[in-house]
Amino acid sequence: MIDVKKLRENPAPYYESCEIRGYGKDIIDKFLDLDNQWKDALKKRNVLNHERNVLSREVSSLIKRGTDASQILSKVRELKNEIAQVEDSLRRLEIKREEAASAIPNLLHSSVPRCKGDENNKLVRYYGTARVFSEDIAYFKKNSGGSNDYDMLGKRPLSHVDLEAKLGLVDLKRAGKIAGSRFYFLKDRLLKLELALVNFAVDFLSERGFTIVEPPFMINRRSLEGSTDMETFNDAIYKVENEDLYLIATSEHPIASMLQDEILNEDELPIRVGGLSPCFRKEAGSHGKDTKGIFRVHQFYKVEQFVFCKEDDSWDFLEEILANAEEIYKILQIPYRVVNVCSGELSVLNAKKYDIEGWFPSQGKFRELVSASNNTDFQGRSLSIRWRSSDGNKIVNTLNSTAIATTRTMVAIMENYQLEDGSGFRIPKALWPYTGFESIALDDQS
RNA sequence: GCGGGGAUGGCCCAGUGGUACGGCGGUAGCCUGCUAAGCUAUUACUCUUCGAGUACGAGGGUUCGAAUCCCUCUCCCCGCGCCA
Repeated sequence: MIDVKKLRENPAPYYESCEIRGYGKDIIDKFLDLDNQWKDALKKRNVLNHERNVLSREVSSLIKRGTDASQILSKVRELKNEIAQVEDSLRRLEIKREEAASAIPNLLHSSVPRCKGDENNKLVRYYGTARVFSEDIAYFKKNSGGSNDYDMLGKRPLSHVDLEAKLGLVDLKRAGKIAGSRFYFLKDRLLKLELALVNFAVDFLSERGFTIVEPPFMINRRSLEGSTDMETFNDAIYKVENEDLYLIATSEHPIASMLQDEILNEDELPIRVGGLSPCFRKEAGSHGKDTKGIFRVHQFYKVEQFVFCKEDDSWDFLEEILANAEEIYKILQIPYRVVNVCSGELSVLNAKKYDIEGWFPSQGKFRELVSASNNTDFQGRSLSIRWRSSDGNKIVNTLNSTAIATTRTMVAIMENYQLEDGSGFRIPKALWPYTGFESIALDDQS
């Protein structure tokens, strides 16, 4: 949630931020209106409560002296009715005001490109040597900032779907039978590759000062609402029936809410947390996109970076977690580009977001592998996570970034490391110690 | 799942119907010949500063008045049961 006090004092930047993101300004007007109504009702309630307290104290002293208090008592009874009514409307206003407030997006960083649509994201840099099918070269050049770091392919590599089928690594049909589309059985060496990726990423973060955790895979409504936005809530989140529990869509949510309602000491910050968890996503609203294979699925493992820090440090940390994520894909030797995501595509939480998009030779496209966001104090305020400073408690800033999302990274490996004859794919060298094998192919022995 | 005990401000803790005691720690000031002690104020949240209101795990109820009595729920501790 945004800082309501700041908004009241100086609404101009909030109007501007709303407009740049493509929201109507009336989001803010609506809030301010409700806020005023709420304040009036609150004032009214306080005055009445005060009256009641004063009278109640009188009753107390009268009774102590043994005097009759029945006159005052009847007055108080009337007051109680009035208070009940005011409280009722106050409660309703409170809920509406809260809803209106949480719809107001975070203030944007000045470097965020101002526009709508993924195609308007601003290229930050390209890294690697991509394998590009001849027909995709124009697209590749256009989207890599005119890079010449590529090797041309005479034919298009197999899609990961075809390759998996050929190698018997994924059973989509039976998963569909028992759970539906976008589910899968991962098999044999592909499962071992997944475990290898997880272990590699966990070690990577552990070596860089992250405390690694496995969070609860389900969290309650308050924690989820505090850590995410309504759009994610509606499009991604599975609810557990008859329980106040929701399956997590990313370990960002339990990690962010892990410190909810706490007040940290200054010397505890910054806190770097690396989370490993399955991620459960409904993928509502993505019908027809990436329907085959394991590119877009209802569950996958993800190793996530999360940082709690002071306001002054958060922009440096955004660069740090982005650099970490980039290093991972450099080590895995997967060509990628970094984009600065434009205002119209950010969630209400994000002040700024970078995506790392890997090159997928079979698709002939850059596709998202990583999102690295600075949510400044937006998430911290919703979750009431503060730190003690010499001039009062301050809201912590929070940031998060993917390290590795397993399924997509495996697809990237299958496409970028594919053998020329389409009989399999090699494993990135950095993973060999984790997999114990160097390739997955038709002629595998085990 | 059963039985017992708990949850009070950053931390510790008192308080069984009359409006939350005290300590520690933090901050500010005073004093002090000094890495100390003492004194004073302040140290949850909200509203407009005074001031007022709210807050004793959460939500209801009884009452003029609830941390305190009643009901429901959550979490923690101990024991029993069950279980990977």
